[in-house]
Amino acid sequence: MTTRELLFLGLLRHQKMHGYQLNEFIQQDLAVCTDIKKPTAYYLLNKMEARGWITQSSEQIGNRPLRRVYQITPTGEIAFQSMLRESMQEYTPTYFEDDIPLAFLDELTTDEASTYLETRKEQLLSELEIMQNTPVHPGTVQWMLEHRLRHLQAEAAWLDEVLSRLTLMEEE
Amino acid sequence: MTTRELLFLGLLRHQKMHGYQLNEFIQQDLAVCTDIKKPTAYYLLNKMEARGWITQSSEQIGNRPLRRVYQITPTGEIAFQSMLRESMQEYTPTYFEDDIPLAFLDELTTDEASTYLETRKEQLLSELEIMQNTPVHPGTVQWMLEHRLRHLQAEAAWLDEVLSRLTLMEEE
DNA sequence: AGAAAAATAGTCAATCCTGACTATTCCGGA
DNA sequence: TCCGGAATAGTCAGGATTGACTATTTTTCT
Repeated sequence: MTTRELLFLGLLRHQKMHGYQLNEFIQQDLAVCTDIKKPTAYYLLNKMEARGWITQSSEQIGNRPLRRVYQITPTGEIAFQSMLRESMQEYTPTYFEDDIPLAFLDELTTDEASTYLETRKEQLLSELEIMQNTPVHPGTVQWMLEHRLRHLQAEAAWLDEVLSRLTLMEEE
Repeated sequence: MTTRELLFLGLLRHQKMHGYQLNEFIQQDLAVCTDIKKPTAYYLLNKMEARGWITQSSEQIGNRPLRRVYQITPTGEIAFQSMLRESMQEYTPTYFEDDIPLAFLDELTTDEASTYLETRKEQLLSELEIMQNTPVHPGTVQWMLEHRLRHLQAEAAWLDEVLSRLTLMEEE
């Protein structure tokens, strides 16, 4: 996923940041679109430094432990520009992990299957509700929210279809 | 992704298969829902053998190279049953990699952005067309196709929305 | 003041995944 | 019958990812 690197570069363009700050921001403000774990973040930052896209420097505030501050380089800026343009044009098909169990739906009675899929649907609907009650976000993040919303609605409609066909089979 | 293991178990329940056969089937018939690379397949099969879920035996047909035939064990069957039920109830939220570049849409002129997103849309639409012309598949795979179809339609609608708002901004 | 909880700032070992590679065999056409 | 390409059957080294862990400092509450 090159887009993860794009993300770090994009964030560092506005201001130099330290690791904790980057991780916080990603977990808090970008939870809609990605979930980069802390060790992954450091791994990627190190890789990007090795490549010359960013630099690290040490900083100490008061008695807090030393921390590394990351800063984008001109090379990094060039990389950002080109990756941004490339990835903006791309459509990458997504696989849905939860599709796989459906391949074996026959192994369950329609009754049992319905019960499980209802549980699944409840989780989906509660996700959907959270989304619908999320206040409007600033800037372009709003577009991701709407993306997610549409996606969840499509999921719900599809699950309903599956469930209603299962019910039909049950009645036969 | 535990569902990958579920998939292998589910396939081996019907008949013992060798590695090549498993890989072929996944690439040809299950391309809608997953893309497991060959080395990953062997890796997972070995892991599952170590765990006692499947057994390997060697087989030779004519002069062809020796090959390993995988077969599910009773322990594997139990694992399959429990994983199937668990995963059937689960809804796992999906992240869309292509959302990330949108966070930096401001960095481009609306004109440039539109051009790129139009390219993206074309790719999406050609995917959609392929889906719509795919003949009805047998069994439960059909449900995955419909899932994908709905998802692609939602994507297209969302992209249209983004594009039309961009155009509005351009006119101001 | 003292203790528990939260915030800060990472690291490490292990797991997962895949591009690139190796080899052999079969098959159709010149 | 000889050659090239497709099919067969995997392996290996290396990159990506993360759960669990370590340590210190600040804050809060009593």
